[in-house]
Amino acid sequence: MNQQGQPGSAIEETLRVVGDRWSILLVRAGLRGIRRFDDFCDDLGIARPVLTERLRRLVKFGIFERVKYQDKPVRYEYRLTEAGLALSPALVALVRWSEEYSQEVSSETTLVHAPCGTELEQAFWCRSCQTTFGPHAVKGAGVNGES
Amino acid sequence: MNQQGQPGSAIEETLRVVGDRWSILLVRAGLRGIRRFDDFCDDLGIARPVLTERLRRLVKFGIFERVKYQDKPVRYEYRLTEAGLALSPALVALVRWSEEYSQEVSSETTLVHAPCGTELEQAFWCRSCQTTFGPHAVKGAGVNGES
DNA sequence: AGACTGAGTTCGAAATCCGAACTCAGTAGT
DNA sequence: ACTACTGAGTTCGGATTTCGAACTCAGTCT
Repeated sequence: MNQQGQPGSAIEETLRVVGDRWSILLVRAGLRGIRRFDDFCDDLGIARPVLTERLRRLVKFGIFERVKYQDKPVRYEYRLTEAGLALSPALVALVRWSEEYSQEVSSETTLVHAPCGTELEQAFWCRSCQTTFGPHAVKGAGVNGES
Repeated sequence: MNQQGQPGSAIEETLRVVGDRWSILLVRAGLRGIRRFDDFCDDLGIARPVLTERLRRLVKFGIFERVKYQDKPVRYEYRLTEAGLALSPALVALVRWSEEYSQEVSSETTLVHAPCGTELEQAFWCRSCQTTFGPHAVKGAGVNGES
């Protein structure tokens, strides 16, 4: 995909899978407990053929799995895999960003720390320093260079 | 966009802006210090008309700003705004996910805590409990319900 | 004059997206 | 037995996006 800079870094492939208007929303719906084709369809307002294609792709990349949940008329549903669940930090980061910067009136929302109900913040965690820190202290090949 | 569930929650609007194969990559490029049209173009391998349209959209939503950096032949460049910078947690979450779950051989990359060089983890942080915690302890309207 | 730079536009072809209607197997009601 | 309904898709044609390649336009460099 890109001709010189990074060698088609992993994130590019990831964005080719998850980087569209629907995939992340599908994961979010999955986290909310939605599993059936028609329910995804109704909840998101996504066109059926697009849903078919998206789910197929997400299954192929291990984010959802297609599970038979009934035999008589054979019926399948879609469940998040471990990998799919592991997308939740990204999802949460986007939700947080939306709350803070999106023009749209967010109103409701807010994600909280379940035990205590406090609105959560997102941070990076350094195991060896035992500290949390913000994006400015992040360094690495994948993200910043000079800036 | 969606007819019943959540009221067109902010994240849907956000994904309509940032949810495509390029926008996140543009933010990442911005974080790496890229600012000029042609450089974005070369670095990402994005088609020029698409880049034009994307940058315009990202400017409109306050993620980049278009700054004149030279007068004689008038030239503009694109810089991340505060809001754009604030997308980095989401970006980092995606990079992390990519490293862990993408089929692609990632090799390089790895993001580290700048001061000490330790590979970072991402966590949520509760100000009032003074603890970090993982996605399972997150609760809230935007993300999970029953599951 | 001729070549180059940087930020775009214009072009037509190819791929995606969309809503609405249809399929297909089985179940439920009358 | 006939009809209606459910759930997971597929098929259709039309509208929108995407693409690469080539072009523009102002100004600079040699």
